[in-house]
Amino acid sequence: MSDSTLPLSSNFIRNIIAEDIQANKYNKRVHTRFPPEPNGYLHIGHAKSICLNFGLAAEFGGLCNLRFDDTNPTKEEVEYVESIKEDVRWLGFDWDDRLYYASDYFEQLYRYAIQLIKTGNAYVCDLSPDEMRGYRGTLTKPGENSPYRNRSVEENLDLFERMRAGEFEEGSRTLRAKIDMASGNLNMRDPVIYRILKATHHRTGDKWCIYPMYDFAHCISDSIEGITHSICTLEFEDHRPLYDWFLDELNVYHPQQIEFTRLNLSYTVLSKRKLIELVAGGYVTGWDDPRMPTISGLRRRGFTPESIRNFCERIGVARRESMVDMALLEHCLREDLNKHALRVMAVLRPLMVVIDNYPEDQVEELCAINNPEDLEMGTRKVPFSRILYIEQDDFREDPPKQFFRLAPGREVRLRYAYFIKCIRVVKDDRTGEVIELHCTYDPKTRGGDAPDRRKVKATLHWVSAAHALEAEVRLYDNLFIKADPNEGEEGQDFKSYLNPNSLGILKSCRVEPSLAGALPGSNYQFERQGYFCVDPDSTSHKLVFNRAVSLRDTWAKIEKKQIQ
RNA sequence: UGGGGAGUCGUUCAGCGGCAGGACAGCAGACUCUGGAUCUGCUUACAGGGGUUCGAAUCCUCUCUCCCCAGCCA
Repeated sequence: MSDSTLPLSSNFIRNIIAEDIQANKYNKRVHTRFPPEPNGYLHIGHAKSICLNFGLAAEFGGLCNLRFDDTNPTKEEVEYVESIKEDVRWLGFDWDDRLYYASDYFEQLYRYAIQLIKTGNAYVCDLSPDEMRGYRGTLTKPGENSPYRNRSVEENLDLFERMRAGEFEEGSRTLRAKIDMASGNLNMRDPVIYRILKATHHRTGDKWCIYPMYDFAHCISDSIEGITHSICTLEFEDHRPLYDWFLDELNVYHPQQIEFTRLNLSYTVLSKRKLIELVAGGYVTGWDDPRMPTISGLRRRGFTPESIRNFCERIGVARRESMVDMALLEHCLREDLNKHALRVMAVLRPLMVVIDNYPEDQVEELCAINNPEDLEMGTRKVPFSRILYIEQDDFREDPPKQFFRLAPGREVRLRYAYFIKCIRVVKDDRTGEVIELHCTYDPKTRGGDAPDRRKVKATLHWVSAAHALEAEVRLYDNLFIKADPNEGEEGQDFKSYLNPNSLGILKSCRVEPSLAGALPGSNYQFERQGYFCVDPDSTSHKLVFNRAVSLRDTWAKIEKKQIQ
């Protein structure tokens, strides 16, 4: 991983690890893990965790495991396992041979449960879910002991074994830790550690009908794998005493849990439940819809792993709740693509331009620079001819103040080509719409430089009508119109803040011929417009591009101010 | 109202007893064959009150505000 350009800023987890190494804790070892539940696709919030865990391990010469927290067969699927592996790899991280599943430890977990029973620290409880809720008490009222709390070790052992054997109905019994029903921390009020679930597990099939709960499985999995720093999000803070309790009672190797705040990004949602809702409800086309904050969505949109890694480093790691500005993510993408993306010319909303004094059958091949930020990326030829397309936005019949582009009688430069001057405007008789421009060109400005050193105030992109390729371009905007869609007014669901204009499709764009055969996933800068990525829907007959992010647009800003 | 956390520029992250700093955003300017990029400059913050100290964002104390927890989810 070489995000070498970005200086690492200090954060509290980095500091803890550095101190632990100083103090020779864990023998100077650093071993982290990324523990997703395979019940959905990964999103940018997970990327933060991935970068943290894999990044910290790499930084301190340690290791990071990929471990699936697959203890709930009713929600988990192989499809998710596969997508998660793909996404982590795509982000640029490698778990080598350390791919684990909590389900790998089911037998061992079961034996640890028996150990807890034997030491009097766990019991089989016959309370129904409703009853258990009653006994649990409330936030301010202590709970009451379950009537089954004092069963003998022998009875517990027998019952637990029969739970495993499938003798009891789903939901009829649980194995519970015997801790403290009066604890102020609800997680310590005799939490369930095993429940009966007669469901087929995506890896263990029907071998089990009892499954361990997160709190029990997670700390032990960490322990088994020799994890040193078990990094998770803030909502698990209340679970830490339980994490510690299990490992202490079991008297096994004990990693430390460290919590940090989850990522919130403006104008989107980052909760699996809500993302599933968007997919299932058809509000987006799928998990990889380019508007989704999922890794697969961002990838399809045109984000690069490098830009996401940089973003994750820049947002830092802290314990306070925050909402990161989407503009920062976009900035990180622009920063990366500015250095690496090939420049091409593409006209999104074509306006025909006829160069009246240009020879009818002539075609010239003009030289264009592939990336002014990196001359080693070379040059290419772009065909120029008498009939061209320019952007509709680049012409105004009645130009407002500070509008530098083409207007009647005005001269501008066509990028890498010639200076042209607009001499006539052709309009649709009925609608008054400008449908065609007639211009003259100055042959002496070939390549874009005027020998007499005269200046023009604008340089426009263009394509040759006869040579251009047709393309579809999909323009994206924020998925939500509200910075924090979760923070709804009275009874408003987050979906009521969906942006109706989050997708705009342009079907008759014209792009320069060098784009023929462009491969899905490749990024380009359409000069003066933004960064675009070839969509998987693209075919050799019809190119399809997604706009990942626009270029900063100073004119748009000026114009907006003028309107106000 | 039980338990656990958190409050530093508009946003975000640093600073851990000695001049409050970076990034993003914003504003202004320079430069430019992308109104891009780049460069320069500017504006703006320690939740509040007491205390300790030569000196407090930092230590103590009280208050206020916000977040999480009552799944046989993770």
